[in-house]
Amino acid sequence: MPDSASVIPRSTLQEEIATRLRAEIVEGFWEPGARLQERILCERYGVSRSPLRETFQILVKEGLLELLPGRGAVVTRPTMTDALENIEVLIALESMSIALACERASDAALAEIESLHEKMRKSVDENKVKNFYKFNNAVHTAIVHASGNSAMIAAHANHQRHITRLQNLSGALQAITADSLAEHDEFVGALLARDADKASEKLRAHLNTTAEKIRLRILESE
Amino acid sequence: MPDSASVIPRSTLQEEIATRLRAEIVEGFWEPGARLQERILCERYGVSRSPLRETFQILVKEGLLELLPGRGAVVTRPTMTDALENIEVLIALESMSIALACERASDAALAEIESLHEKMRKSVDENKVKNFYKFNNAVHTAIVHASGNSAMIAAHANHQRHITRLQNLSGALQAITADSLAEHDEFVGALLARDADKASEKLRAHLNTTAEKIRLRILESE
DNA sequence: TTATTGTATATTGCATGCAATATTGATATC
DNA sequence: GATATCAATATTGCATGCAATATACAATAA
Repeated sequence: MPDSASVIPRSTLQEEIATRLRAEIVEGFWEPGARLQERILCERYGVSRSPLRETFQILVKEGLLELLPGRGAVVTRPTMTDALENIEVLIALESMSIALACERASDAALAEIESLHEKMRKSVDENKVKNFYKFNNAVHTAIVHASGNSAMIAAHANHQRHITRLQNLSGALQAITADSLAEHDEFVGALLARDADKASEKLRAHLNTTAEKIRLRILESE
Repeated sequence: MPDSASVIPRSTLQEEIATRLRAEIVEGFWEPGARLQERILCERYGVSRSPLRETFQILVKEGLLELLPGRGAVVTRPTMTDALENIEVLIALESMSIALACERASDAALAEIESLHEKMRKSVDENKVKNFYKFNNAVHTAIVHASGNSAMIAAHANHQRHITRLQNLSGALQAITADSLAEHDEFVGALLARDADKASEKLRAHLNTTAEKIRLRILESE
């Protein structure tokens, strides 16, 4: 019997479908509230209903789909309240991650974060909005990876995805994050100096400005 | 067309199976490393393979199962490293939650937490170990609920489950948490006084003592 | 004996079948 | 014209079928 370490990894159909469908929902191809009929998706992906329905369960867990009994899969509608809840979770995960990264991350990992930060700065200088969001998210993701905690990394990805989705759908958060470069300077600087307390506090402050703006929007819309 | 608010909620088969199988894995009925053959589980739960396989995807997302292509579902083996990773995530989520709870929770919610805390104290006095773990976990869960953040609540449940499972499987963490009453006094006291910074710091310190003990065990076992 | 090969059986991964429910759309009613 | 009713159709939820793969086991060789 081969032990699990020597088993050649094989990809499953559900993983493939999940990757495609997830990306299409996050990119906005499938609109919030859209009903996903099994037959249509089966034809689109060239698979049968069994692996597709298994995939639905994955995306339900990720918060991208809702399954209404008797009525099938519906794309969730991201609200500002959802965004706020997810941001609060990201504050928790990222402020912990950056502290861990200060203690544990390799110099190479920190250098990579600094490099992404500089690319983000350049995107601002050149007014390339799409790149700005890309590198902004990349910096946050890299910090969590630098924690070396795989449970943290997985949880973060699940929550960050919802923020990315809102950015893609509406540009609703664009103005919100556009002035964040100076704040990034602060927590990236503290991270490079491996000052865990300061890095954690500055990252928390940064995300809190976003959270506060979302709270204001929620209040306005009531 | 009835709008979604008026739809009578129906439970699905996957939810039922997931609830049962999840509980059985967490309780240790299915041992770490056990292979879950579809036929056996189908007979046990009186369902067919389709809803069972959909349930597998849910429990994979929760980290309780692993799906090996061609070889089916296997119960994951919780390791001390997993426990440490999950504790670090819990530190992040709970320290944020208690700060939010200080600001937002109703007096009734705080009173409920205090009541659970007193039940935990009583369990210690009466040396009822099982109740101690039950109310210990209940206090932590109630604090996260008091944050009012449903994304936080869901994420916390997913990570706390792994710690509960380790407690059930081996009693491995029992000695680790047995001396935590005094620490609970500290952060519950700060929460009741709605002192967010102090509550957050004391809760973090409490969970850090557990994390440190796990780190020591990992070092010893290497 | 232990290791190896070949074969029978069991199990999985995906496809399809079927009954119950939901949706659609035409007709009738106000 | 708007609304209600009911039959026709489509879709879902779960069960089952089938081919490919994995497992178990007996026969054989070292």
